[in-house]
Amino acid sequence: MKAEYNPKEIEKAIQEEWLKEDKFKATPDDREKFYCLSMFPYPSGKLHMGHVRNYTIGDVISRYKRMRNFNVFQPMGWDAFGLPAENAAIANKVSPKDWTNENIEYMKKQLASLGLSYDWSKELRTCEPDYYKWEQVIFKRFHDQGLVYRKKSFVNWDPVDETVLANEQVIDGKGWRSGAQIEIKEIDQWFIKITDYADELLESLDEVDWPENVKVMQRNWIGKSNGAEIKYLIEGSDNYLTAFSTRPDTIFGVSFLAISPNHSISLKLAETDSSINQFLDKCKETKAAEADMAKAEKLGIDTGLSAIHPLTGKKIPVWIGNFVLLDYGTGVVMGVPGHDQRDFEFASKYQIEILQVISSDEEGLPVLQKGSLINSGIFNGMTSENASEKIVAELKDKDLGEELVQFRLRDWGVSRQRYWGCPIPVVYEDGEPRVLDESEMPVTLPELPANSAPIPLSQNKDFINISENLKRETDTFDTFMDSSWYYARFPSSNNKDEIFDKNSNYWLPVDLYIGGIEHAILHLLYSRFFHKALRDMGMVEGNEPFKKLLTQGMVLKDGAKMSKSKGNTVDPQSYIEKYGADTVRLYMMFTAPPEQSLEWSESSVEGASRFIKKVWNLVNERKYLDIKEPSIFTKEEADLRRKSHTTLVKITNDFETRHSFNTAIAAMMELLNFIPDSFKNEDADESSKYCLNEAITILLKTLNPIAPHISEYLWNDFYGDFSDDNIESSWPEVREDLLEVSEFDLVVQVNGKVRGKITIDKGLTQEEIEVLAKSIDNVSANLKGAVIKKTIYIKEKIINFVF
RNA sequence: GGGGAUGUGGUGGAACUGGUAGACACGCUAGGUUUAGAACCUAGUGCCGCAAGGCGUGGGGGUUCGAUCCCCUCCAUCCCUACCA
Repeated sequence: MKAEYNPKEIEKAIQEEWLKEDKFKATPDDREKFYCLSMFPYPSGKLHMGHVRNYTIGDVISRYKRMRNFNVFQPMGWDAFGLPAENAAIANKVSPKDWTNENIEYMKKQLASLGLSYDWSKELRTCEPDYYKWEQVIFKRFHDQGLVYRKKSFVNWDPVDETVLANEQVIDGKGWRSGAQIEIKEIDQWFIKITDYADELLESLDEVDWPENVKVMQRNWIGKSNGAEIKYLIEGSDNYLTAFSTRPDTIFGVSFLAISPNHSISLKLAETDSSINQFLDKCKETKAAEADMAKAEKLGIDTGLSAIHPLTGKKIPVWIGNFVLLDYGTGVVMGVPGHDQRDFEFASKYQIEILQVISSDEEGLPVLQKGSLINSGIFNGMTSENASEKIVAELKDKDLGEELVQFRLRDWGVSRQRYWGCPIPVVYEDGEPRVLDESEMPVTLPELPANSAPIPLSQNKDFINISENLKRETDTFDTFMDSSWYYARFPSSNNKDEIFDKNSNYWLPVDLYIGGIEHAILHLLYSRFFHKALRDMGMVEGNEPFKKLLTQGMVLKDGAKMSKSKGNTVDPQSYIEKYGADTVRLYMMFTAPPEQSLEWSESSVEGASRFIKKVWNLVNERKYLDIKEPSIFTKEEADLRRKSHTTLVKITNDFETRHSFNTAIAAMMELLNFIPDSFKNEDADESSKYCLNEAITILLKTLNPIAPHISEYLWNDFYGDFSDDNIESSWPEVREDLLEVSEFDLVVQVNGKVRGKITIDKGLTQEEIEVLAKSIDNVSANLKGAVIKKTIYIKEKIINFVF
């Protein structure tokens, strides 16, 4: 009588065993190391499908690498500071700390129930002083390196709630809670000079094994562009407006300058000019997010000022444009409407002159391609490239411009006006900021009274006032700071005296980093910057933190991202309880390749469950038979052996190089379906049983990384006391001698259309093959009376007769 | 607006380097088993067509003996856009 598959029981028993034996605790040894890291979660309450997918991928690869005899370190922790805790605290009257820690405890249980092989001894939480103390230390050291400065910068200000809002808290220009029209307000904030590393962040992308699309996104984000800085004298003054342009060849086409609404000139004019003042007020209503700025209607106002064209001496009007960013470049744009789409639209709207200075075969403006110059004085007839060089030289002669390399990347503003974050370790002595010494750290976040909503630090008198003239900084760090160095802290997370000890040195860099594609730019760029800055201070080794990157796609339902606001979430926990972790893991890996988005499908879970049960029924209570490899096999037996080993080759390739687990699982299913029923009988031949055992061995071992509970349970049951072979530590060996075949199937085409198939012996020549192919009825019928012009033969694949 | 992806049967997906489109599953249909259902097993299943055959990888065009794959163009959906994480 077969026992029924009971995932709950099996999984619990196996997980307890792992725990008892401390199976996944990693320590340095002689083997090759493999640091496998999945992006740690924000403890939002419970795991969602995106987490399950992310962590299953990481675990499958970790377990596979262990079977290949790597020393694997796979830690887990919590990105525990952040906005949702404050929102929850306000909504539910619990402290962000209690809310966060309760969420962590629950989610940790969920992770355990998925059978993820983490080294929990190195767990970290970014909201603990043990962790963020070191973040403050890093900030101090960055400061001492000249990487930290203070600057005025813009925030979304809710005038009713009197708070700074995150971009996502501004909906249609209004505060989400108060409904008030938000304002762009300028306040003092802390910045880190990531731009000092712009060039290296760009260059060393070549060193990492990352998906090309992520590298492209980062390159475009950093946005290195070669161009020129061009100075325009403001008429009637000694002041210049300096604009950056990547197209100095179009300088004769400049017909206006546009300055940012926040430019000092704009602000000055607004003091006396009421219409400009009104215009600036209107500009403040556009949310600070780039996407919103870009979508907003392009508006401008003429300042009445004129600038002098550096080469023609012509007067050019100066406008204020709501599309000009002060933070990017100089806050001044030179408008070339004949050769730039946006400038063209702006000039058309406000009836500004549009000049053509690059010739084009096609009618109409703007002309966006480079070409040869017209209407450009002595530069007429030159190519864009040539003219750019000459024009910049001319400007340089006149001291009105020079070549310049410009980056799109801006410095990183790390100040947040929030409670639930790492306090910025700064005090103000009579208003003058001083970054604290390491001996004064950590600056701990003050506790809140129980059941209290978070009080902003700026209102917490006990925290702020150290003495009469000594006040604390009340901003906390951007949570991207917390997640920019956790990968390096993990191996040393228990060390209270050192930020990174020899363990970090041993395990770094991360060999494989796995996380959502949505982090392709910001998080990964900030982490790369941290690593380089830490390296320059001698704190870590190597240029890059993450050697290889795997970006997993999102989990969708009905074509949309699962989210609370859309109400289309699926709770993983109920599926773990109903089907078991192995089925959920198998489903996640089977349904789509890791990089693609995964469409959640209820019924496909059933399919995964069915396969697991089939494996159970095949192996359960089958006792290992100590059979020596026989010397003679029937054809059926030999076919199964070949299938077992070709499957193993495919799966190994899918795991190792393609991370294509869905096709690996499909191959396992094929192997299972291939086993003849007669081999499973008690009275089958010994040689058949031998082949069956071989297939089962390959099946259970290759399944182990994906469905570790059932495969380990069955393995122990299957082998019983007969073998010391431990399923977790050995990947099966391929028998190359079994892979060879003597025949192949050839597709026969006539004029590119399939007209027949034929099995060909490998020893035949092409001439012999052609004769055989032509002898197929349907082929000869299609070739009747035709003169063959060309025969294309692709070895062991296809033959095509063309007439 | 800019940057990056994706688009293949009723559904999820496969086709790895330009060489049999639809592997493997889900669903559906028929049959078996069962008191019935569930589960399980067997067979079938891209579309049109009685068939021969034709059509078919978002739309249109191109390169090629041959295109899901390469090029051009258009459309749709998703991600990021510096304060969600």
